[in-house]
Amino acid sequence: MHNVSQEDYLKRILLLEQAEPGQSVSMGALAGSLSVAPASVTGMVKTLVRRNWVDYEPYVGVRLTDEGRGQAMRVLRRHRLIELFLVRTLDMDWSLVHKEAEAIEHVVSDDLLERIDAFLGYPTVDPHGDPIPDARLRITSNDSECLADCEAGRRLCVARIIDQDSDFLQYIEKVGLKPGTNLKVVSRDDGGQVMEVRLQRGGSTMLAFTAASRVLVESRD
Amino acid sequence: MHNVSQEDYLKRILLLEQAEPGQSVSMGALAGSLSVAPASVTGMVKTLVRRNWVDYEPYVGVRLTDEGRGQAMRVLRRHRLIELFLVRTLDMDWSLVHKEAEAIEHVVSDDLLERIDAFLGYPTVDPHGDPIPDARLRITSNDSECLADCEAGRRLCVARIIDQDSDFLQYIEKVGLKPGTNLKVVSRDDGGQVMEVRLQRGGSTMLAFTAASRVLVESRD
DNA sequence: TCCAGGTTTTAGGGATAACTAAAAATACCA
DNA sequence: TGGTATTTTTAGTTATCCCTAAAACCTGGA
Repeated sequence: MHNVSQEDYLKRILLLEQAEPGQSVSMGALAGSLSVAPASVTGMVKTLVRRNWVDYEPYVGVRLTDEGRGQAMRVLRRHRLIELFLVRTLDMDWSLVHKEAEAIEHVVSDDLLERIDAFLGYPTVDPHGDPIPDARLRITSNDSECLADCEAGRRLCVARIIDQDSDFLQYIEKVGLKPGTNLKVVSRDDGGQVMEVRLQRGGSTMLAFTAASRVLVESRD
Repeated sequence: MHNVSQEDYLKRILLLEQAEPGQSVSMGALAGSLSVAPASVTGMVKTLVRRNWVDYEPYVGVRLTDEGRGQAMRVLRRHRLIELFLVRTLDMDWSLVHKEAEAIEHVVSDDLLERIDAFLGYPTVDPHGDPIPDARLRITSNDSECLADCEAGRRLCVARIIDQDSDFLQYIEKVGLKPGTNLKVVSRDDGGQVMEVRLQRGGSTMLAFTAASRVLVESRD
């Protein structure tokens, strides 16, 4: 990405806030996440402050204002509807639509987005399992938990993959952990991120699964 | 439009060249067509010259180089495929997709465009009847003529509407002159632009039709 | 032929977003 | 508490693409 728009900054701040609730977002995190120099972030944040979209405390970080959060949610909505639209119409791999949506999300008109929303039947989650804000920017709450926190023996259903990284998504695809997949935790390594699960679908496959903290699941009984 | 990209300039030069074959495109025509000040055009044209995309003679005008024409055709291809894609998938009115495509055409990846092309079955004309360059930028030639030039009594098939103007397209839609519509010339006013045609579809409707020069047709017997 | 009017170019700025390098502030550790 | 290391900000440029105003250039009529 070479030129990052104000919308990109807002969306990224929202995602980073969600990843670390209650914390303000540091300039460094933003810069790294957007592949931009820290100095560029300082400059852009000043613009966002002028627009009343973020509160900013020098040397500490930024937080979205209500207005800024609204803007960010709008971008997120566009992003996720476009992803789903591409998956549905062109049968594209859900690990590949992210970059396309990232570009298109900034140029679709409200009218077009409305039509896409209607075409898709007003969905509440996108292909990654991430929630899609509705036209009034409300999110259908889901009470999922982190796969890393689930005890051995539990039966679960994959609800959501918290990651936009293409490599990770392709890995997820390969091992068959799409949203909707049923699975059972066979054992887990409490040390942290390595976990062994058995998939229920198509016979019992064993697999070691790293980065379980990036997968959200729902109880299945 | 507030910021016009180099791609927009190239595409517009191509369209203006096609409208007036053999002529070079004047700065004024470009400026008017892109809703930009003449001084802005002079500046941008210098950039395009540096990139070897146009030949430019001061106080005369610009012409696309072969390389520039290739670039412009690529943009045109993207534009028309996207228009058709929106019409097909979202059942959008073909008089309304132009503006959307205008924005999206600059951000779709080659991969996505390939998929859209395949999804549409490698079409050769867009919803307006305009030819779509194929992946190698070739156009399927069609030997259509201008409705304004056709004598009374001829049976014709609408091949193409040469116009991006939303009002005109909606008028065309209203009187039922989509590409593919069969019609017969009942009489014509040689004075110029007013012409009376009868549509074959659904009984014989009479209508006075202005701006016949903006409609291309093919012989029907 | 010459001048008036239209067209095009030059000159000088403005907005957005990025960068590097250096200075300032903060955090951490001994 | 002092000093180093990290983070953040400031300052100064760059690159795109826009504008207005004024100068330069062409063209056509008297």
